[in-house]
Amino acid sequence: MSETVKIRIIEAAGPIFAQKGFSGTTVREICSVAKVNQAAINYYFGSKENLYKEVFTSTYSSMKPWADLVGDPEKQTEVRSRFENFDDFFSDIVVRRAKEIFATELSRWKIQLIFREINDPTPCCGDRLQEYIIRDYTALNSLLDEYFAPEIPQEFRWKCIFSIMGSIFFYKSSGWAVRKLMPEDMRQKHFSPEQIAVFAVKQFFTAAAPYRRKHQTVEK
Amino acid sequence: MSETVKIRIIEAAGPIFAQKGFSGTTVREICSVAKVNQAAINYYFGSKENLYKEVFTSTYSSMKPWADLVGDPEKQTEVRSRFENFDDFFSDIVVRRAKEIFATELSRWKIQLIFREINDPTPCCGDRLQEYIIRDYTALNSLLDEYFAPEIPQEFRWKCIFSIMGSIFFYKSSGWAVRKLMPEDMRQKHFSPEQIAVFAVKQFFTAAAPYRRKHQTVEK
DNA sequence: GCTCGTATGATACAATTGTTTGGACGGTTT
DNA sequence: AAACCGTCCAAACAATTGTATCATACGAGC
Repeated sequence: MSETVKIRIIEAAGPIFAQKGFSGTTVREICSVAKVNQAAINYYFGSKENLYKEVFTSTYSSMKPWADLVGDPEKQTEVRSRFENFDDFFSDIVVRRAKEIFATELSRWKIQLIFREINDPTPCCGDRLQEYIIRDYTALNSLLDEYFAPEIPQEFRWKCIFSIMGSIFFYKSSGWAVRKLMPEDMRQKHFSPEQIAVFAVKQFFTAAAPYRRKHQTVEK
Repeated sequence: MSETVKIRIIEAAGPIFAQKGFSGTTVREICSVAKVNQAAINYYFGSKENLYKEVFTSTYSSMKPWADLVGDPEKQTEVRSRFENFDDFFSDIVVRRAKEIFATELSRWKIQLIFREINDPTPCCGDRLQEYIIRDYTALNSLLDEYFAPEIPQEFRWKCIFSIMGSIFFYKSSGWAVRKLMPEDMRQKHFSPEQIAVFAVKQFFTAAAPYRRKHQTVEK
């Protein structure tokens, strides 16, 4: 019955998997941190791989997808009521995502784990990550329907999205390089998650301005 | 004496390390592919880790750094003589780097190995990668001296550089997602390495235009 | 109070890991 | 020809891995 052991294992395994990857972590270390017996993992999860799968699933499903940030098409107005125009709304979404990615809180390992899977997908979790990512990016793309004129081709929108995401992802993956390239105070002053996101969005707006809808369909 | 064994090991180890990572590859597999005895690795390199270090070092030192693409400040004219303005020259550099990153040739594993180290640095090779990357990015930054007006602060230049690189890196790391998000023919038609690079550069030029030098110092 | 099924624990297991060993081979030197 | 060297091999090594085993402890239900 005692779910506490199962939970303790998951909570211990998450950060370790995130830091060392699947093949880099040992069940012994997990059990040691979780203060449970060696056999507990196989007893509750069947195998190390199953544990990883469960950890990853519960991790990414705890993250708020963009689909939620964007909101349902029907009740968009309610989600967006706080913003008076599309630009502010879009900007806010990206900033929030950036802040999430660079979170320094306890949930930091969650992002690490997901990025590990993005950069080097595990065969057992690749599918789950895929559907998650696809849903996410598709939501963002359809949001841009409002921004772009109808005749603007899809590939252009994707390029814009990937450019924004790429900019943010870069600081995540190559953050150590950024740290080495400039004095620490410059980084602290000008490269906060929010500033990074705002820069990316601004660049997007200036570059994409010529392709904007003539008549805004956003009723406030 | 016989260097052929040593070389065969390095050549076999490269692609395997690139694909499976350090902890994911076994010395047995390397020896099997290289068709040498188990003991050969320890005989010639001392340890698996030393082998990895040597493989990585020889890999990244075989890649042309940006410093070379940019050219020495003195003989820049010669390197750049083929281009009539800065924009074309800069664009060409980025495109060439993008093509290198997405190379499908035999050297594909080299990029894989380097990206693996970028995303998840190994303690034993982190330093080498660092100095390499720093040299690389610094060269690109100093190239932009010609473009930007002197009063434009460094952090802005860095943001521009990271934006360009991030866009390109994104397709490398999340390429599998890109593949799932759109029909294959759209990807093939609009997302070649060159097109990706050109888009990033163009976005840069439009966004950075207001901060451009008034008087071009580039003597043709 | 006894029983039965679940939960936990210490330990063993088989497989795989990187590394080491001792000797055989082949060519060069003395 | 004998001694010697670097090279290479088959096998073994110790350590670590994920997993399985078996016994015990616990607790609810009859």
